[in-house]
Amino acid sequence: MLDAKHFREGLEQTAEQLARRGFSLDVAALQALETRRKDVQVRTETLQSERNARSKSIGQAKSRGDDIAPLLAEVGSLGEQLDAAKVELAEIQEQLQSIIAGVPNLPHEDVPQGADESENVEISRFGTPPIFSFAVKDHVDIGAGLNNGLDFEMATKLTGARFVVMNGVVARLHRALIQFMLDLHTEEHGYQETYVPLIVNQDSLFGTGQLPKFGKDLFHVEGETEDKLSLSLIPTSEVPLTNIARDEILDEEQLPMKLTAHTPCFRSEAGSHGRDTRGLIRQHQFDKVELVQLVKPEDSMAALEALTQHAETVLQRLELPYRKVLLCTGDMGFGATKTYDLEVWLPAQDTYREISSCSNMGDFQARRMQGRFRRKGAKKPELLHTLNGSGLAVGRTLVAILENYQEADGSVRIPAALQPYMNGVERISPR
RNA sequence: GGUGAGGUGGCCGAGCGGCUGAAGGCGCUCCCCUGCUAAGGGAGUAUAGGGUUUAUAGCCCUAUCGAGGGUUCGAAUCCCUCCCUCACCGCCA
Repeated sequence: MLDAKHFREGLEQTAEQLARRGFSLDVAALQALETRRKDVQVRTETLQSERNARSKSIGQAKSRGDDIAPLLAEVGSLGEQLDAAKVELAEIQEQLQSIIAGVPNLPHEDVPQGADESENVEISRFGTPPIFSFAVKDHVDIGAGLNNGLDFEMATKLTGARFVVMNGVVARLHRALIQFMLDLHTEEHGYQETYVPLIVNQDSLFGTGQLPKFGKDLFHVEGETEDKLSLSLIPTSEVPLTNIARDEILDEEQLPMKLTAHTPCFRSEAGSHGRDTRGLIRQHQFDKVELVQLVKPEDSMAALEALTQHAETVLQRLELPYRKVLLCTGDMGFGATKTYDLEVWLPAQDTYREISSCSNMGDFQARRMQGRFRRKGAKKPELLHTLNGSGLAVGRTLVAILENYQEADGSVRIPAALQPYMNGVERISPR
């Protein structure tokens, strides 16, 4: 959520900046609403003030033993006027709020202008795509060949499309990846390991920006209290991790707060685009190791570089070829002010595919969730800056390993960094 | 799931329907006094929104005593619903 100032003063500039990312702000409607808001709010508060004063004098008269009947008569229609004004104000503010809550973050000045992913800017590459002397298989076939290591049919029976059952050594490899990532981030990058709920409430989802606009991407849980406190499965652990700061005022010394968690993630819309219908790339349920940082505003841009590097380190240690891309304005997420994507090489697709997305959200989420901190000696708390990134998406990492390390006989080599997590095994093979 | 108690400012803790944004204490900040790291005295110490303004300074107004409704001229105080916490019992990984 943007600072309300952006909608009061400098509305035109705000609209221009938003236009950079393809969002058109209805300036005229906002201006009209804002004018009414000011008018009605002043009127409401004046009436309120008036009534407070009258009520007070009634109280005083009563305690003196005076007759309060004339004073009561004087109050007359004040109450009704006030009620009407309050209703009107509430309506206006609701309208304003619903517009403002749906406005995305302003892109950082570093972010290149562009309409869609074709205009993202490649920053760097690591490693070189392997050359194979045989016809490469995709991860679905490789996984199936590893003693039915990936079983999509079974998952379809159990649940439906876009889920998977992993068996044996492939399930083990999946688990090893998680352990490896968590150890790296906690032991070398200074993150605190965190275990969080996989079901969150609507306040949390509003805080990180999934609501009100993207509710259809979520799986909602039917709770015992169906109306007020509905709950949803997390689409990413960014939601619970970042909302740890919601309605808190942290001490300056607690910052930066760096958290990591492994969780499954659940996404409802993941299947409806007709893309990546085969394999693990786009599932309703997938595991992810998430990195979240809560920092002081002046530190957030440097923190984005560091956090992205932390995610890159995973790929480097696994010796997977990847490239780093700076997203253009048109391809960024709702709350992001600047985002790097890491794309890993997938031989079977002969292309780089997203495996991590690292974003600086600025104060956008912090304002929504009132996540703040207080500087030493300062009186006023300030909004935090929040960042998050995948470190990494586990399913896609598994895909990358199966495909990049495949051998002609259907076996798969295990990268050295991962071997300690695989009981020293150097390769996995069909039995 | 059952029974009982309770949710007030950074913390503890008062609060007859009006003079309580909220006593008192602790903590914290500043000042004074004091010959020894102690004690004492004084002042200050919530957040959000709005108006005015060159101003994140002042000043004025409004809101907030778990949340939301209601009664009333007026609610921290009365009524209803919900959420949460604690204790004991039951159940359970």
